[in-house]
Amino acid sequence: MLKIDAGSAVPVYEQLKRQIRLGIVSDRYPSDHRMPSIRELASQLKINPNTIAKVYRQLEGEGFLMSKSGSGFFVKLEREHMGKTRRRLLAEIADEFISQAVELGFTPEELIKTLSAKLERISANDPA
Amino acid sequence: MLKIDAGSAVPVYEQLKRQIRLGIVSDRYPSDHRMPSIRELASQLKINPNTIAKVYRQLEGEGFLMSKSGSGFFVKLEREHMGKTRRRLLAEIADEFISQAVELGFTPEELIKTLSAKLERISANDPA
Amino acid sequence: MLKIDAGSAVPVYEQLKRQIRLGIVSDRYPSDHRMPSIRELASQLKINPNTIAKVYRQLEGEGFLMSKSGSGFFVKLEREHMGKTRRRLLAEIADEFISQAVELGFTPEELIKTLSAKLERISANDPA
Amino acid sequence: MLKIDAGSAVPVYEQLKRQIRLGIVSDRYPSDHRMPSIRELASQLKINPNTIAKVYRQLEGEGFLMSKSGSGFFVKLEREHMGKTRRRLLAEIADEFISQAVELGFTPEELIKTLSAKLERISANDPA
DNA sequence: GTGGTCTAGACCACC
DNA sequence: GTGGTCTAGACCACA
Repeated sequence: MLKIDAGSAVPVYEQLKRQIRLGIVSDRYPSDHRMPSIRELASQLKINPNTIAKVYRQLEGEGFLMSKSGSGFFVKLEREHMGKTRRRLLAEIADEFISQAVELGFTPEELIKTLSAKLERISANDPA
Repeated sequence: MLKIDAGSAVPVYEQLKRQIRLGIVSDRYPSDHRMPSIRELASQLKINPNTIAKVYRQLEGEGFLMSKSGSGFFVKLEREHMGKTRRRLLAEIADEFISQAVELGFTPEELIKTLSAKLERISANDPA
Repeated sequence: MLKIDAGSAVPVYEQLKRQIRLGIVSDRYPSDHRMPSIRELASQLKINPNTIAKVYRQLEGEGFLMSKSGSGFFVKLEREHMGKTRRRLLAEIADEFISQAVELGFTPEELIKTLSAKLERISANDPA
Repeated sequence: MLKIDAGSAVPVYEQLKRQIRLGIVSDRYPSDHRMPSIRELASQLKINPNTIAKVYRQLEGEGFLMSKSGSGFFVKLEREHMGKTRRRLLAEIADEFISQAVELGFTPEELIKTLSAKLERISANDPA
């Protein structure tokens, strides 16, 4: 389910964090779900266990996971906070997109137009 | 004109590349314009000449600049390709935004709505 | 295995690039092969690590290598593209040769004749 | 007649030298022909007079030109040496081509075959 | 003066 | 340990 692109510029640990966060807010990993053990996930993805440990610790710091020593990491996010969390994540990536576009000198109208066009193509299953 | 944020997480050379690219596609640096010399820009921005050289060489690789050994770097982007280049850059960041948003399970409507709201706030000079 | 001619007019980094490219297209460095680390190769060849880094980064840009930050550089060229790449490289140098010869006013027959003669001498181990 | 490609990697002075040498061995500039003056050529090509002077001096050293002080540079190559000179130049570029091809691991047969194919296309005015 | 190459060595993030 | 960024400064070829 989790996948790593070794050639990517984005660090392995960041790729993992994003995917796990996504799994949680999309309810694929429900609350109290037990995450795969560090060693298990490390051997499956063929990456260093230290990297997995780092990811779990950071997600714990962000409030997505909770560690129970001796028995593993568990999903913590409560149902009622999911919507808020999703919106916060969306706001973050939207801000990033806007700031880059503004940097390139695009107007708000151009952004909306380009985005709408792309989304329509996707809805129509025509990813040209 | 060009500015560096030394405290930023994004590398100095990347900050510079973006600003110069923007200057070119927005026609502030027209084609055949001579860029400041490596040493000149380095001393002005108080960063190492090697860093500037790296920036110029990479922009040369991307087709934005051309080096004439012994006489400087010159803007290369042809007029007719500018619009195309701007659109390509916008398409790239838009695709990145969409793919991340889709990963989070948002619908096209939500994206447009969120983005429109943010852009209106910006137009109204209310960057909350 | 890799060797540097310090006295040559062709830059060290260019010498290295050619040798590594050759090693890859001739399958001496197979795909996924891990290249020697920057520091390792630098100390072995007694040249500066920055020079090796430049070589690796440029070969990455050309699609021959892939960097995995924290773990090294790896050969990337896919098997099925190797033949194509070799042919492209040959076509490039052949075009360069032909255009220079045409400039000098030689006919195709003269080119073939001169080249054949030289190649026969090489085959006969007589590099006069 | 003489043309400079400012964007080229090959230095301006080298471009000029090649073109003038070619003009001489191909008899376009016959023996005793008076070359354009340094200032004249410099202003025509929009390059630095020092560069032209360097070119003329070097061609003088190679035996292609002869300077008569106060009256300019004159073509020197005698008719009977032209054939020899042309062959020497061809041998040089052929050696360069062969050494590069051998570096890439090509066999003599492959070289001849590729070259013949390319030359046939040229003869047939089909530069694909 | 310009860019191009190379060295020496620092500090950082990542694995 | 790895690569990535950046500094400081040398020497060269070119215009």
